[in-house]
Amino acid sequence: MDRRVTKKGDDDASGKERPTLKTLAFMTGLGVTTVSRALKDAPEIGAETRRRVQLVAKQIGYRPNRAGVRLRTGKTNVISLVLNTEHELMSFVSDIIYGVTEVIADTPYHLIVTPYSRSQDPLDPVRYLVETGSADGVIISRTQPNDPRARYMLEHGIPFATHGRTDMGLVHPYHDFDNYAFAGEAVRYLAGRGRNRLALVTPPVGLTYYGHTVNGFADALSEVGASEVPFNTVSIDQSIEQIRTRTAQLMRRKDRPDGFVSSAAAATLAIVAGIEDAGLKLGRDVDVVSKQSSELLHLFRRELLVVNENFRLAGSELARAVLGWIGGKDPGSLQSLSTPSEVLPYRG
Amino acid sequence: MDRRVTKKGDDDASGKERPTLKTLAFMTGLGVTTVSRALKDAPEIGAETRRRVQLVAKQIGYRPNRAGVRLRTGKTNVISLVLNTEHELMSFVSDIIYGVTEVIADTPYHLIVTPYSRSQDPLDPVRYLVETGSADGVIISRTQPNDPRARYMLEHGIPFATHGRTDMGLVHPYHDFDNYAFAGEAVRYLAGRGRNRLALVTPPVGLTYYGHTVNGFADALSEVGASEVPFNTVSIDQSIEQIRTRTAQLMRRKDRPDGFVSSAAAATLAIVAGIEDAGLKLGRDVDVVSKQSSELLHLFRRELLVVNENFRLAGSELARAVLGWIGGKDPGSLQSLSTPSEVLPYRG
DNA sequence: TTGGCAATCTGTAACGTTTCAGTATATTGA
DNA sequence: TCAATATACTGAAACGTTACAGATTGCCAA
Repeated sequence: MDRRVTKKGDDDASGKERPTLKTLAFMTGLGVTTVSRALKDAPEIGAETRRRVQLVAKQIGYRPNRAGVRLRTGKTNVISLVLNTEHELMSFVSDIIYGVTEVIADTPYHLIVTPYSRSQDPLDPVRYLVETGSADGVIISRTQPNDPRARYMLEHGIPFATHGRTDMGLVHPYHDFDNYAFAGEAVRYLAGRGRNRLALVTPPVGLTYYGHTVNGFADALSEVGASEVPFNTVSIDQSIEQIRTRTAQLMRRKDRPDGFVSSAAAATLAIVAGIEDAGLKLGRDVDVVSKQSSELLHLFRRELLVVNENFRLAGSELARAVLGWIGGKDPGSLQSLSTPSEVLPYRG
Repeated sequence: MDRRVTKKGDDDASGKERPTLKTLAFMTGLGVTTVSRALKDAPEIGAETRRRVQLVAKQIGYRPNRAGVRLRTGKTNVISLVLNTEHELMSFVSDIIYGVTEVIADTPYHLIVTPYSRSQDPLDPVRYLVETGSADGVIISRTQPNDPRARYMLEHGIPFATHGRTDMGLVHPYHDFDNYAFAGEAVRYLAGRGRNRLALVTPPVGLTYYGHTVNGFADALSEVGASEVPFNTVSIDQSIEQIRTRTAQLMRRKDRPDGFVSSAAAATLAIVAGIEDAGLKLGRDVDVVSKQSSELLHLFRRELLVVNENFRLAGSELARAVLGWIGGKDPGSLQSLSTPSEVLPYRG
């Protein structure tokens, strides 16, 4: 009875509790509304009041309560990165995360990682995010020409960016590496070294950049007059062991290739192992051009020819794109394509 | 005037809006409070009512609003993984994230990644998380014997787990790989192959497992009667180039080692490159035992001797530990140590 | 003097949830 | 039979924020 309980109205500047708008209002002698507006530079607040409020806010280290903002406005200040837990490249995960965090570092945004596994429909995590309103923006990878996730997000009006392009006649932000150019450069480089029977280690079938890579490869082949040694049983998201044994089989055949173009560093390790399993020597019997995202391949074999793909940059670009869309920019203006470096031989 | 604005009370089952407790209350004819309690199996709700509410909730796909819960209770349902954007191993980032997400997949928890860079105090991100109440639990890596972050979080009562142990006489959950055992096994294995002048490529100086590794190395050296070739200028978070050139320098000396123990796969690549730069041959002139977290080293050089460290497991254990602490378990009971595999030579 | 208007500021309600303090009804003990 | 008590439910308040609809003041034109 008559127990003193914490009641509305007793606002102490005593210290230990996190400051809220109410705290600021009490300290400045203003109303909560005024403080709120002063902090976001609303026009109807007097210049001096604005400065005063912002000063006090900085002094006591006021930080808006995310839950309050989110509940009231629906804005989560969260970007979600949707990742496949089985098929993403290790370096991709690490670099893209750092790229994203670099960009959102001086914004109120947090990055959440939303995983999905082989057994799930890739649409699941996206649907979850949209249905629960868990993010203001989404980044997806492993993009397909006809991508249900992109379609779904467009329909539901949530900003997103894709790593890789789609081909549905729909406009959305993306960042992509120019794999058409990569494959072409690789073929031309190999042709320049006299290689003319080339095999392609493709990206995962079904992803958009599979098509880009295959086309770049084919177009350059006919341009330089080289021929393709079919190697369709292999793609980069197979296991190291599979790639290795199939490469070894291929290299034991009479009509073996004298050059490889590989879309990923991990696969390249397996390719080289397979080549050597067959008793052949890299650089003498066969040349390999490979994409890589870190500087490791030249430590592995100096004879390798590499093209660098910068996933950290991809992460930054994707983050910038999503934030841009959230901020109201035209999605069509938030698309970027990264041009491959030249093919780089080892230099001590 | 008299404009009809959306008002309290008009609750439509019309469809497009996300269902809330109010929606459920309306549909079941119960009060919001009752619905809330029924959903969390509170004791004072009748068995049938409970079932009815839960059924309807499932039917219409009710999901509690995170912002509502968070605002009211302070519970964020967020775990934060704090990562250094420059020094973490690539494979570490990727695997630990997947390990964590695996465990939190069937919980309401989200994973946020909180980065910090070389230039920042490692305490900064942790302080941020605590001050803004952005997470219910935190996972940190690069743990030090006297770790200010762990101390800070203990003082502020936020549950956390560390990858690696501390040595401050304070109890908290951790997961660690037994690097003392690893270094010891490595030395014994090398000794078994007749190697007796060994160099250690250490973890970053200052981290707890630096000490564990160094001690395991030293103790096993004296146990087997081998000697150490000092290689203190190198640790695994140096650049590939630095490690490589310093290794080459070392290997050109008369008193060069005939065995290496390396704490990380990336460093091992550089070590091998350095060895070969000096004109020596792996397996003949020198043996290298290395930790690795993916199966790549044997593709790189068959002569390498490897010990596997499972970062995905680490992620899972750390997540389990944090959730356990959040759930009220005794932090002292949430510590785990992972025992290294034996040293594995290549087997075709 | 008055009405109008711009410039500043303010109280209230609402976002969705949980907790507190009840209320209503049925059940029990004596 | 009556009070005590258990059972099952409920409304109101509060978490921190922003949007809405005022309120107050001062100034200027008529």
